[in-house]
Amino acid sequence: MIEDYSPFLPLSPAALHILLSLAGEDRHGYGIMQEVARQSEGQYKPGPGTLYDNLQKLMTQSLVQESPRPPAHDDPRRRYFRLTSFGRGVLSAEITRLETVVREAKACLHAPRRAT
Amino acid sequence: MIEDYSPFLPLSPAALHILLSLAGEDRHGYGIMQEVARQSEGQYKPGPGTLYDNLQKLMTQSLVQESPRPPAHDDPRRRYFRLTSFGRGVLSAEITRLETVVREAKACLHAPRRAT
DNA sequence: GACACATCACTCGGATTCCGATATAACGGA
DNA sequence: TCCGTTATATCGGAATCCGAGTGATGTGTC
Repeated sequence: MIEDYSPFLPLSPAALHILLSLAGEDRHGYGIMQEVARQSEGQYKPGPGTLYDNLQKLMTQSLVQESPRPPAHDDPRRRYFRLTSFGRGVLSAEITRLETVVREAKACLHAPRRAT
Repeated sequence: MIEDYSPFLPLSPAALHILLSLAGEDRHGYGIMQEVARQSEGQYKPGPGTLYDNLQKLMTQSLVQESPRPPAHDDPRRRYFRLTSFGRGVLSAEITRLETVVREAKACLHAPRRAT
């Protein structure tokens, strides 16, 4: 059965990177910031404002939920977040959409050339 | 020589689609809206507010400039916009960045699986 | 011990961006 | 004549972005 993810698309760059950072494993806020920086090779570093605004929105949309218990270790300060399966679907749909955009762009950027 | 496009990245979905719609040929405002809808297969339709806010910003950043004269035909109402070569560079950099994101995402979405 | 720096959480408020409703007007066809 | 499409553009409220700042603990280093 096919869900309709279109009301959630397109994802803002911030939301996309946050969801993506949670796709591999559950993370806490600070860990998300580090993972986003790592995945983008330091090109994109959202500040705490962007992070928590987005986490809050993503949680009310049920794309992300707070993980009940931390994994192995236990720094008591940490709060862990998890991508829901619905969130995974939205992320997947956005990636498919972006693939189309990239394909389209490569066609436009390579093929035609008029005046500069 | 290599320009540094990073201060302009990441592009918002609106800015990305507008630049992409201009990559193939010069277009007027209404035409941009149609082309964005076409390229996204109707998934994304920015309203006029988003369009003109973005065009204004893109012009002050010199990613886009107003085209002096329309192409062949001549509905006198139309204002044409053109992607600058700098804008083309930014778009190209963003597409490269998105390819990395897509690749990363496919790895994360396929490979690991823990709890659902 | 003192000091700096990384980790970790989160708020706040100003700036920016989004975006539909709305206004205006010319054109074409039924 | 009337309506839908083409076409440009503004307005203002809502949403979003985002760094500065606050506070606390841990981890070095001199």
